[in-house]
Amino acid sequence: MPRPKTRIQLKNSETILEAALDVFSAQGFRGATLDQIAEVAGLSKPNLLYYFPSKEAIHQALLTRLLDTWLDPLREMDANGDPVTEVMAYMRRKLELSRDYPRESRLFAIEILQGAPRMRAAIEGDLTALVAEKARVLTTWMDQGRIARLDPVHLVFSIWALTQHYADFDVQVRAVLGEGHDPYAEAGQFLETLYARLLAH
Amino acid sequence: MPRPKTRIQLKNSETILEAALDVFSAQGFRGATLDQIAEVAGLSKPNLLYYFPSKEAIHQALLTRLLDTWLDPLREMDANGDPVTEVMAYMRRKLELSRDYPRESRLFAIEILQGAPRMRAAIEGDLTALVAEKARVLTTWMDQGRIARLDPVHLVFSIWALTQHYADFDVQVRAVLGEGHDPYAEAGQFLETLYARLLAH
DNA sequence: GTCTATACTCTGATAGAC
DNA sequence: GTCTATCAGAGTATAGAC
Repeated sequence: MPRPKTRIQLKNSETILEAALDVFSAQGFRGATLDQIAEVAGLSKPNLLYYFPSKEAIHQALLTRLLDTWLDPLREMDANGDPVTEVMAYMRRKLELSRDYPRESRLFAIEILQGAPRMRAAIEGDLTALVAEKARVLTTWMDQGRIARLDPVHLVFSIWALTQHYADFDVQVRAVLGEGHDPYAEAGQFLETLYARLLAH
Repeated sequence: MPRPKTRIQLKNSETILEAALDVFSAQGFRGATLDQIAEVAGLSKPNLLYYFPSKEAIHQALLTRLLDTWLDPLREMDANGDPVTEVMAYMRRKLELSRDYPRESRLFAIEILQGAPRMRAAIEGDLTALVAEKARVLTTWMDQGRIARLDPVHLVFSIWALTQHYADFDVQVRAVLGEGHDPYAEAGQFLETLYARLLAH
């Protein structure tokens, strides 16, 4: 497989990854087939395997770029900003990620659900380190009495759980809400209230 | 396939479903193989198919019994009880379900994540109806000024999201917390505080 | 009721022409 | 670089002996 160099190679690699995201996020790794990905991508199956050495490699490429996107909103939480504003803004960014990148959210969720067989290292490394760093920031804010005292790590978990729910359980959310609802708009309202009450004291 | 009648048939059916829960919840439907299930169950592959007509049927049997278990904690929320106590108790029961039945939680999550291909009807029927009923109860409590006014459906979503997170993202939770933590005990504490603040006014 | 052997399909990957 | 054809292995399901 050639490292993407020319414009055409880059473009085809992108097309494949885009199609693969579609299929993997909907069916999981085992459920997805190269035939499906090839069809969505509008390429032949052997042509897929000209750009990537294996199905495994396509999946891996998706996961690698995923984690960074996923952690960016937390990275941006600024120790020098106003505590409540910063936590709220983080929640907002994470909710927008769910709204704008639901396929990525589901790909991530499926991976973790199945025990993170292809992401263990990243979870135990980068992700854990970042949460530890931000937990220290939150603890400082709590020590200064600027937000209510809470377990900082579980506070982060709560933001993950509440925002990702709307992407990962989309089918259920829409079924329960019925017609004429904008799940993410309503979630934004609800979570704003929730964290306002939780962080105040 | 015989409808389970004798004691042996019932016992073997149970053994198969137990093994299937193990494998399906860890690998998803496509990822699971009859070989794996047979091995966990300690039976031969054709013997599995003597008790159930197909892999599909085993999976279906699991899902059917699952939804009831899953909705029971919400069913028990009593319109005549004390509002804050009832919501708290519901959250507790749901968290205990995550702690005691993580495989069921993951089986459910995988199904919904993939668009609920084998559960759509139940989601749109029983589940939606139950949530609608309990949302009315919550709204009444809010009208009476006994809990803070919030979107009742999103309040239910929040309980689902926050409790299921600990089962579904178990690997991530444990990686981030590190050694020497009891995720569910800490979650219980955290969620108690969260809902106390959210529901009060 | 349970097993061994096997039929048949699907799917990931390769060969080789163009 | 892309395609057609095809192989090899995995996996669901069945046949039939015991």
